[in-house]
Amino acid sequence: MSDVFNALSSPTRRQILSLLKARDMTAGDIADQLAVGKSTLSGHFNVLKSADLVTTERNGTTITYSLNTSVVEDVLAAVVGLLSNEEKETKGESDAPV
Amino acid sequence: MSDVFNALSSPTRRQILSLLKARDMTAGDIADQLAVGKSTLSGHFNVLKSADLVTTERNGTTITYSLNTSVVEDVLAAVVGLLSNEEKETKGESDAPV
DNA sequence: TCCTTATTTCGGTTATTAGCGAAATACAGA
DNA sequence: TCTGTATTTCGCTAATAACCGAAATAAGGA
Repeated sequence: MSDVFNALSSPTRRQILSLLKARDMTAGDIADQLAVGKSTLSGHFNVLKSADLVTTERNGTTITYSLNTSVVEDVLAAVVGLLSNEEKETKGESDAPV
Repeated sequence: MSDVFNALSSPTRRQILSLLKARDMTAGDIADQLAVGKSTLSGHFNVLKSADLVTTERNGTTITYSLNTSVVEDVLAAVVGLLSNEEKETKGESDAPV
């Protein structure tokens, strides 16, 4: 879950997810919409993939990214958990520097 | 909103919020439950306060922390936004290097 | 005023990451 | 095989943050 919240903590990555909410897009499509270099975007894609927030499919030379709504739903559940009075989370996991 | 997701990206801070979900606690109470130094925790408190996820009240020498559920609800809305098909967010804001 | 308790600030170390451009890789088509 | 397009990897720099212990601050009570 840390990975997911960390992925969501970047405005650029939230923008990517917002774009993908509307429709699946290739890396190039997304790069055309955002003001960061393609290599930088590639790094953001890796973060989003590690958090399982997006899925990918290669078609020829292009790679299409899609929003993974089931993981977004998991985030939702985690946040709702903070509002309800059940029990805990975060065991075993510990902070990495920054 | 970046501040909020960033605050939530740390397991230690999510643990603090989970503790506060059950009841208001002083910094010392929280320190007794977690395996990090008090100075480190103080840093985490600042992050949570900046994100407006907690509120504080001083009583004598102790400071009591409380969960700010209204901001948690804002997070909820932001995540729900990723699942619905309305429009965008993140304008003006840009990534700081980590 | 002095002492004790609670909490934060400071100084330092180490690890992580956003960003860039250039080079490398992957694939399709001629 | 060679070429062109799409995307990622690499090397780098600068900024941020988690952590610790020690020192500083805040407040109350003797």
